Amino acid sequence: MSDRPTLRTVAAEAGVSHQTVSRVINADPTVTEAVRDRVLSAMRLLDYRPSAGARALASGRTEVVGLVLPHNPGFAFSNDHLIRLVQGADQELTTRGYGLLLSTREVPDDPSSAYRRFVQRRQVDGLLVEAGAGGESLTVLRSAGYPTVVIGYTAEDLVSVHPDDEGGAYAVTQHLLALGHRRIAVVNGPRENGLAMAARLRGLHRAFADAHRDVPDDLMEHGDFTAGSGYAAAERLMARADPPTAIFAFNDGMALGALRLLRAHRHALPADVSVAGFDDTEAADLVDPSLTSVSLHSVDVGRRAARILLDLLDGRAPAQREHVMPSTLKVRASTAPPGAAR
Amino acid sequence: MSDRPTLRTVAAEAGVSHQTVSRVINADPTVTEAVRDRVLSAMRLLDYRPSAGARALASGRTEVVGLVLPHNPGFAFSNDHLIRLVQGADQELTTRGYGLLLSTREVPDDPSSAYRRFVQRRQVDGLLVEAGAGGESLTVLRSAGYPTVVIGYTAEDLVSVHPDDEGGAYAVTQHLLALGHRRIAVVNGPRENGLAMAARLRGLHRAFADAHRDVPDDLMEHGDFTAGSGYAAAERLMARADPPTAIFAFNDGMALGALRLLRAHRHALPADVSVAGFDDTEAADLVDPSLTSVSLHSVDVGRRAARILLDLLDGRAPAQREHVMPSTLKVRASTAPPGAAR
DNA sequence: CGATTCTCAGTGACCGTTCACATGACAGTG
DNA sequence: CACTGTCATGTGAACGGTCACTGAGAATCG
Repeated sequence: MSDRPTLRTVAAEAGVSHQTVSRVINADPTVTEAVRDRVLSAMRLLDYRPSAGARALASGRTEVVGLVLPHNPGFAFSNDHLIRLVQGADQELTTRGYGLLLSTREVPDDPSSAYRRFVQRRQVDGLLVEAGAGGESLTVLRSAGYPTVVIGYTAEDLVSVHPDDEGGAYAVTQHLLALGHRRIAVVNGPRENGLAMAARLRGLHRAFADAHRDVPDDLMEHGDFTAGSGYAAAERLMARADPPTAIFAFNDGMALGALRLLRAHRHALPADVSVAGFDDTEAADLVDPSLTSVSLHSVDVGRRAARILLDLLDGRAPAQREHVMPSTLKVRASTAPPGAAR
Repeated sequence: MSDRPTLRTVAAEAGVSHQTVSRVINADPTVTEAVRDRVLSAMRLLDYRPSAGARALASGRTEVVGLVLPHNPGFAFSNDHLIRLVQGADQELTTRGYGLLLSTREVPDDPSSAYRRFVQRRQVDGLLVEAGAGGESLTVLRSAGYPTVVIGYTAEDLVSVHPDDEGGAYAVTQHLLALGHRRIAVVNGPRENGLAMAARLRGLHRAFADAHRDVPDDLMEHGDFTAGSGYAAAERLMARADPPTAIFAFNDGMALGALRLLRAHRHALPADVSVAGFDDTEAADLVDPSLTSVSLHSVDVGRRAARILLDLLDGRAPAQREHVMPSTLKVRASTAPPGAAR
């Protein structure tokens, strides 16, 4: 078993002190070029690789950030928004030399939860926590005292980043109103996602108010973000005495479910009923009719959250506590004036 | 700045030696119950949390596994199969108390690549490497000498896990042949994914051979797994003098693109042209007509790979070098006998 | 030209665990 | 009752970096 070389092995090989080798590794500018070269070639010769553990122990920093998705894995990895968040965080962290330690699951006492991983051991420098489902995980993790950035909405006194849900919903509603729709139904998300969904409802109400119209008060259903729940919600909506002419689902999955119900019931789309979604997933552009949706630019949100956290770790406090990232309405084929010929 | 308590702080509080505290943490059965209780309450009192860094340094194990997706992030996080792989690995690792350190990107010299992260520092105990795009990353990572499990196909002498691509393609082809199709076109993946795509072609050829039919030799196009490339490939195929009656795309994205082209050209689906995909993504079930596809059970593949790696880390060598996980044909509405009334 | 500063490299302690081994108490044995 | 073995716990040295100082020689300055 050939033991891995250490700082001191390299130092001996290069004829310098171990501290000098450390300096070379950390790109200390005070090291002479000649010495640096000598050390570098010694490192190469011995195939030296620093031990992250030792570095973490000595410096107190692991250069790893934890990303907590407090959802069950099946949901977390199916949700386009969450995945994009991971993507954005990954991109930012990787380019800044940090690692990304992933953690799904909610239950704090589950021995395999984020709690055990991040709080009970000290393995990360900071935490990125998705706050979608609310839940207690945030408070639990907070107690660990890590520098934390929340992705989503939080009542706690933490730095947070979230997309402009209100503005997105405003844009959709305004778009539908402008097309001439009045009976606009909402397929809301699950009640646990309170703050984000509330923001969207605010946007919707504001758009109605700005258009001097009343929000139809009987046209709201709840789903759980799955296509199946969107199908069921649409079914209930279309069964009403006075059915909606437009369905605004609070995510694309449910919107696609609604689309499927409408097709199954032989409605002409979008002539009979317009449908709009939220999240602008890839599927939105692939279905027929393609789905009008709100892009949350989730990758950017994830990236921004990571950037703020890294700044925090570097001691730079963010300018504001709450960061709102712009969202964009993508108008596609699933929305049209009510009764429009196809 | 209140310093975090260490093993010795806890030991002092509980009136035992630091080693005893360590034993309690590691659930050493030789510790008396009375002592254990005393230590545990001291830990609780002081809000003690072990330092992962110190532990890693002393024990040589980090309890973290690296997962390398050698693709650019935009692709990696859009590909359903890859995401499911991550999900499966995450599930298995988390339940076994391991962490999952993610790494995308290909280029080995990119300072922010897997190379820097895993090879240059020693931050993980083992590696899970997706081999889809082939490329040199595998050889580079191999040089690091980590216990490694490859997800996908590899020519190297490494333990690997992959879905039954050949069987899946065989099932699709057999299905199409049984429906009466003869002119079956293939939308192949990018040439970099050589080994996986070759396996699928083998399955296709075997199905034709078993049915005593010849593979139409003019009906193959290449795409890059995006819907756009599937659209383009279908366009080229349908422009032929003798167009296919069925299109078998080697992933769902391209199949959905093909579907879109066919709809745009006002073909009746699936009466005029049948379409089948690969991967059984969520979208396959959401489009109209719903897409016949092959489920690779990617979550299981990821989970299995993780399990094998953990066994490897525990010193248990796997029984075989190559593990093939079953795949399943999901017949949906996009395939029908040629010329069938809708 | 001596004193002072600056630059570059070296020294030794320390971070918080685990590991290998030592020790002490106590029970069982001849 | 001394002797050995076993079990529970203690002791001190790694592990491989970083940090705070120290020191030697060159450069700067009055």
